[in-house]
Amino acid sequence: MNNRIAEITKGLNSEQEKGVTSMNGPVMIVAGAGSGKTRVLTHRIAYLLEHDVSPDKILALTFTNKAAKEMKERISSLVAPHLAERVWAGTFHSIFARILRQTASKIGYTSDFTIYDTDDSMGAVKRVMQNLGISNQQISHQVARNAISSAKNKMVTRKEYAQMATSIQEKQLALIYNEYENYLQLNNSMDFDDLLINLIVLLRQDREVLERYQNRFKYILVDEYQDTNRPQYIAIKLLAEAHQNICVVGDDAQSIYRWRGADIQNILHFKKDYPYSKIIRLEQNYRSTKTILAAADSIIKRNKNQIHKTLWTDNPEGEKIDLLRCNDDFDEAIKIATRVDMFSRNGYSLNDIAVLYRTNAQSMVLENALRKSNIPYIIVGGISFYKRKEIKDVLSYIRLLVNPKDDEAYYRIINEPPRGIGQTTLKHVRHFSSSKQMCLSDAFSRITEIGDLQQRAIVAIRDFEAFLNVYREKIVHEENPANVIAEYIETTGLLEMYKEMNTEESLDRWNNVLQILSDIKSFFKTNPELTIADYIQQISLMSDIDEKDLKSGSLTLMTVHSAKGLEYPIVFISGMERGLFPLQRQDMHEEEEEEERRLFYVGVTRAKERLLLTYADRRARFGDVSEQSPSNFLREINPDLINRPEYRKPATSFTAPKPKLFAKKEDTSFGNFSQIPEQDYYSQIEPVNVSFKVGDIIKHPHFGKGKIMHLNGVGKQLKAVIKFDSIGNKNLMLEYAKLEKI
DNA sequence: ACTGAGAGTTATATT
DNA sequence: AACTCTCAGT
Repeated sequence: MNNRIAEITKGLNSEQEKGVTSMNGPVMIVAGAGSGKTRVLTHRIAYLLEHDVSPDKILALTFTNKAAKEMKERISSLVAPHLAERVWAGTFHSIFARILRQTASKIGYTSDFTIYDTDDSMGAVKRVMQNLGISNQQISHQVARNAISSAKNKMVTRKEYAQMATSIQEKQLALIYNEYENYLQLNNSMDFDDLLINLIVLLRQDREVLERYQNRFKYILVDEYQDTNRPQYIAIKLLAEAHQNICVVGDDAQSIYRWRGADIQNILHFKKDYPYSKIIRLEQNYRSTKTILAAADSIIKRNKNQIHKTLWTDNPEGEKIDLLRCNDDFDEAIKIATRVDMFSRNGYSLNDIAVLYRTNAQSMVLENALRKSNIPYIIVGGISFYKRKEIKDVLSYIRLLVNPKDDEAYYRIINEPPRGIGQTTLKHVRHFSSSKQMCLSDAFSRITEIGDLQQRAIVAIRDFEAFLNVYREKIVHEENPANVIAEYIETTGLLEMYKEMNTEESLDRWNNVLQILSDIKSFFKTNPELTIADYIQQISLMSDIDEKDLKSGSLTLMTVHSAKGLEYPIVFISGMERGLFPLQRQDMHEEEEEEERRLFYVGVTRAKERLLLTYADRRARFGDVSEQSPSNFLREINPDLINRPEYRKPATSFTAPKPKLFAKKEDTSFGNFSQIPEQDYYSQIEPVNVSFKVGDIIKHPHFGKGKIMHLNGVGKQLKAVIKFDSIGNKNLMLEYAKLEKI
């Protein structure tokens, strides 16, 4: 026993050891990038287990399933695996969903409730707005959904929202919010935010349940605490209140989810919330070279709001950071591909390399270049397998077996493949169902009461309902759900439809449907005790990063956000340009700039050995090619840490770059910028066009006379809202608008 | 009921 | 460029 405990604390530095061995009472671990926080968390759990804490008394909350899985695996290597398996480790959403399934009836749901992902929730908003007669033009669906989600993230109920609403738009949003909540309840479904909020509702309203779970989760650990939002914070607080054995790990410098409601105050206020807490700082970095760490430090120290800490490392100095100037995004992609290829011929595996970017849109050019040079890659995010139409359709069919009230699933597939239940029919049905406050399935059971329906449509609906019921029956009685599902999907005619279409795209879809069916089969083979409801839930709560395949020998492409928590020997960060990173949005404030800077910090600290930053002079954005200038962030890195780029040398193994662009740009090398004064270097940046100001009367070749109402953006990004006499308000990019002042 | 053309909109990150 | 929505024609 003692031996095992010694084993668990072996090799930890003194601060890490404190984090591992302080079993009781609140602990906050401020863990700098690469300081071994996962190690501390897993060893802490192992330490608890070795002190005879029962594994089902331990709750470990993470943000991704991948992190949870990794945690479990690492605990398994420290203690007996059968113990490790029983620890409740998972994402907030999946753990909370698990609790809610057991207690759903207490808050008006059944345990079969469906989890609506962003798409489903968007569909729900659209439908609700249509019922209310609010068009997309009055309030965009997107805006409405965001408003609802952000209200929920701030724990503003529909009632409170309605009370606070003053403008017409807010009042309409309040209506939408209210109807949306009704709709979800009616559909026996919850969106992502509800999983958090409903748990709080449950814990607050039912003392017995609260005490049960407080008692159950005697030890709580939270990873990435800096990214918790208000509902998460409250839920943790409720659960930890009785025993106060809470250990949170976080780094304020890596808080990058403010936009989705993460509240950095949660970490800054920990001491206030738990007065008797211990604070432990992990400041030794085991990941990166001195150079990379110094660069990261020179970036993050520009932020005003932060907990002071000094990261240091025993690692070697390492190579300087490469900065590559490129002509355009194609050139950038080629340069990256060339270097990736070079690294892979010089002792690195492609698994060691990641290319990061700010926005998913940047991946396509990279993909093309990589394909051309035969470099295998995997993309995290983007169009994931589970977001494909055909896959969502198959999953919707399955969802309807579990929860017949799931209207979003119903609408998706009721006429896919076409079975004569078209929009007109659905319009009548929906009119009926929404006025009677019922879900589709209930409406169908009273179909004769719905007026204006064609006999043909009624028959089609009845047939379809009967078909669903047959399989709802079958699935209950069958031993292996996978077999029933395969037969069920076959009978829907989906496969046949794709085959008959016989286009490249449809055959691809056909293939994907078969793929998902075989996935389902293997899911039940490995988890025979689980149900289709479990399968569906697992898929809906899966994030892109979880999907990241084990396919080895591939380069990884992903956004900087997705890279959080990962590390690679070699990291590229592409698109280091103004307006792109930091990403320019309307009325950007200092706080948002600081979040962008933290994001850059996260990107930089992913690298263990080599860091390469690239930027381009031109880039296709918005369908047009725009002139770009280097990011401000580049200037924030100590110039001594940066290598002179070799961008003069053409990438000969690929298509030759356009010579004239090359000649023109050659003497103003950013690579020499450590030798030229900052001022001179930055004078290269295109001057901002200031010839227009708000209130100017202008003329546009197409729209005629108008008045500038509002200006935003900088340089080439400068946009104006112009009120035209002819067509009203319009948002135009000044560079292309060819305005004439009158 | 379905299709296709055309218009219009939109480009941050995610459970 | 890519996507969604709308509307007119079949």
